Amino acid sequence: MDVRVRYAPSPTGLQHIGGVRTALFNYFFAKSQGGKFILRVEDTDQERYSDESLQDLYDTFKWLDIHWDEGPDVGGEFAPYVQSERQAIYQEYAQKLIDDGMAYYCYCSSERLQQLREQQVASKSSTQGYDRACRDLTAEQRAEYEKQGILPVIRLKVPEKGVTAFDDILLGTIKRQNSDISPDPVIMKSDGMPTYHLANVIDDHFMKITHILRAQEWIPSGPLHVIMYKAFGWEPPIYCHLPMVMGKDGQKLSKRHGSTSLRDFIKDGYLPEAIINYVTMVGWSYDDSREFFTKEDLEQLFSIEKINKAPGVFDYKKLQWFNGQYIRQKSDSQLAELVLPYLQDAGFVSNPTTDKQNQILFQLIPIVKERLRLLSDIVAVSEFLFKGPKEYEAELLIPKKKQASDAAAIIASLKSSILPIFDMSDSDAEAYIVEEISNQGFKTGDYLMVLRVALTGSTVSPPIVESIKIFGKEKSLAALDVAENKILSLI
RNA sequence: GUCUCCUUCGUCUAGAGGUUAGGACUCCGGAUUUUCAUUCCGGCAACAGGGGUUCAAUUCCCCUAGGAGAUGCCA
Repeated sequence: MDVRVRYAPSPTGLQHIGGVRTALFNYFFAKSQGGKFILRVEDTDQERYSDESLQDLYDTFKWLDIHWDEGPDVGGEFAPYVQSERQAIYQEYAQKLIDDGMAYYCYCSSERLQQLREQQVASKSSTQGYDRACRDLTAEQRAEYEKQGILPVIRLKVPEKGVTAFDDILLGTIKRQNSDISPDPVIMKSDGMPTYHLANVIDDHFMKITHILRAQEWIPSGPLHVIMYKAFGWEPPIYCHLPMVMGKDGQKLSKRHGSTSLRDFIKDGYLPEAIINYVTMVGWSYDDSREFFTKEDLEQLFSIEKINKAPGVFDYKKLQWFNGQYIRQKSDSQLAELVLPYLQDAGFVSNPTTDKQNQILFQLIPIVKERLRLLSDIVAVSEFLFKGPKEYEAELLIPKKKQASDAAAIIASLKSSILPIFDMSDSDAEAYIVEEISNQGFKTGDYLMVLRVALTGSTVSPPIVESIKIFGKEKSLAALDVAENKILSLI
């Protein structure tokens, strides 16, 4: 069988990480089977549609470097791939359902429906949903409503008796009493647009989709779709309902758990490699040990059988760990390029950069590379180089178990002994300073910590000898003067 | 309320009748290191509960409990 799968997002918001994962599972499944991956834009909700969302969809997958074989932008045999451009088909098939007695017009107002729902909830009614008031309207009644100018919706006539079942590769057979299926859902809205249920069945059929991989939240509408396939006399595709992605508290992953839109992850400084790798590991595994996979690996190795059934909690910590791993795999020049926008946003360097700034960047990358988990971490670790030491208390200069006078002595020594290192290589500079320290009888740790605090205003920094050279002679001496004044005020 | 799905360390997971229940993240130690980070070693930590089936259940079946999802003119 030639596998054909689709990702069918609705452009009503920014691409959610959960949606991205669904897309990835579809994509990897298609690739691993030598099949086709199709993008279909489900823009049937006129109210919530936005151009920005549509653009975000394209931006997201471009950033991930994931491409579809057929879609609105690349075309394909079954175009158009945008549902709003396929209205005629939906109209035709909705009409067919009506002609066959499988669907009917409904004139109920949304006010009445809402009231009905509220009552059902309040009374804890055992049946919840539409009361099928219009299911058996006579021609006269319909004519009366039409005369009032009410625009009807079309509802599917769900059988009241019997059972509907479908097979899921992962979950096995899923059975449901017809009486438990959502009573007569709307398949065509009063604005002439289809709802998801109708549109996806028709499109999946005509686009020859073979497998549907979608989130488990869709399970309840499975039987509904099967009823429609039967009504049309079509063969349903193979279903595979994917486990959902949850937040730490076990609820559906949402904004309050952290970033959820891919756009936010990008802004936070995640790499596409890390996102792709981590996100597919939530709900899928290869074996008992391997967990690093490139996109290309996954295109080969992905398999539906290894998908987990249980929902997975999205662990931001582990994602960060993956990200750090991938950052360390970058070459210095790649990383410089990746990190540059964050430096520019922080106002540390100009856009475009000057030669001098490039020079600093070039020296900076190797000493911060293994200190980054997110690209955006670059701002915190390099701030002192661009902005100077941050405000600090004089006490911070005093080494552990030492006096202010000890710190003063170190600073005095520092002011002269650092002078020669600006013309040396990093390793020479380090050797020189270490020897200076022992010659003068100081403790290396104490000595360098005083230097660190004076230069950065913090006890944490990248290697300080390398840092001081990037910082420059002028600024270093100025910082030492400031430190000296601070410490003298304590004596 | 009803229906459906799910249930191995805190988290992601391996396991598919017989294992000291394995790995990873997190956390805690230790080593390396001028701090932090990296790296390397080590440690804590799990089969939801109860019944069956079986010589033998984490693994198969049933029940209970817990969790989630659906119940829209949203997808």
